Amino acid sequence: MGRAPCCDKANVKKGPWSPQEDSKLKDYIEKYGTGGNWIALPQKAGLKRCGKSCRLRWLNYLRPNIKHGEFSDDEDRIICSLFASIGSRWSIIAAQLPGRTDNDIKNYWNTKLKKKLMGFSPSQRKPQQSHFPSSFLTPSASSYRSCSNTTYYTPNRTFPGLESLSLPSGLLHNNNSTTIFQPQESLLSSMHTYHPVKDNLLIMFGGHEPSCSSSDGSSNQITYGKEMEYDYAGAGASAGAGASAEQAVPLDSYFYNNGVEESQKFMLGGSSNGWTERQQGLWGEASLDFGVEEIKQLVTTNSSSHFFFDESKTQEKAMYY
DNA sequence: AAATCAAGCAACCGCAATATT
DNA sequence: GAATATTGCGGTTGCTTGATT
Repeated sequence: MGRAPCCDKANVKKGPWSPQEDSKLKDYIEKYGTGGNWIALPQKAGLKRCGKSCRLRWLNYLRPNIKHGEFSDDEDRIICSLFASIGSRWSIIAAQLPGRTDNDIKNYWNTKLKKKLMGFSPSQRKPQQSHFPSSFLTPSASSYRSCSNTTYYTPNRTFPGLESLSLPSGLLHNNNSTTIFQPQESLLSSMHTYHPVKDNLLIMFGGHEPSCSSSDGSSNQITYGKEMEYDYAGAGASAGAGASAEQAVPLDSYFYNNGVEESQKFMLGGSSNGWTERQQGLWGEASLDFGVEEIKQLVTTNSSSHFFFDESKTQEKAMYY
């Protein structure tokens, strides 16, 4: 036996909301609240609508302090970095952008931001060559979980949409376009501008060995993978603040490396603060022309941090947390 | 001017998680 | 503990509008 319908489908109106319906719903909720029961609400409010439809209309359009219109550069950055680290968890991303709804962000990503990152303007009808693996842009669960491990993606070339990202001040560019990474306090505080995380900064440097295939096998990306679990303090299952149970969580990360030019890319990120079990992250890229030992020296200035090298895969892959 | 196409967005649908009985 | 109800989420659809042919 199937599941009972949430409402009488024959007697509910569908499609766009009229101003009258909007005002009925708004007036009712402002007077009486939702009563914790969306199913019963439409009848009480005199609306011929499904409760789910009322809820959606209220949350996405009618409730106070909803922000519509252009997304700011800062919002773009937050969306990009969160999408890179947690994927299409729109409600979580929306929680970091006051006034924005998950639906809004999802639409914005699908219609504009994704294309921006792919390297063509919204006015262009056809995309130029994508700099992203398709699985990054549409990260189906299988695309980054199929190996149940860390998955490193390798876009063809650069990261054009994020070029405008102001890289943390810990990234110093010299005249040879070489980026030297110094994980000092300035970087940590800078990272926190974008992420509500405080602990366990993660830095990843490039590796070269493919070991997992992409989910659809259609792109020319090389995917790297290594079984990995990541323990960190402060993670919790609940969304509330203050969750502190320590637990092992899968670390889903992405890794950028130009398969042709072998230039090295990096990811910066931190652990969650309890509302998600995934990592936060901020992406960038850089040519790193120094070795692992030098990187070790650079990053191990913080005694509370740990360093992890993927010895079995490549000497050029490292995690710092 | 009409037809076609594509972008943008609101809304719907189905499923999973959670709460209630 | 099981069954049922409700909520929340993410993917998808379909309508509207504007641009292009």
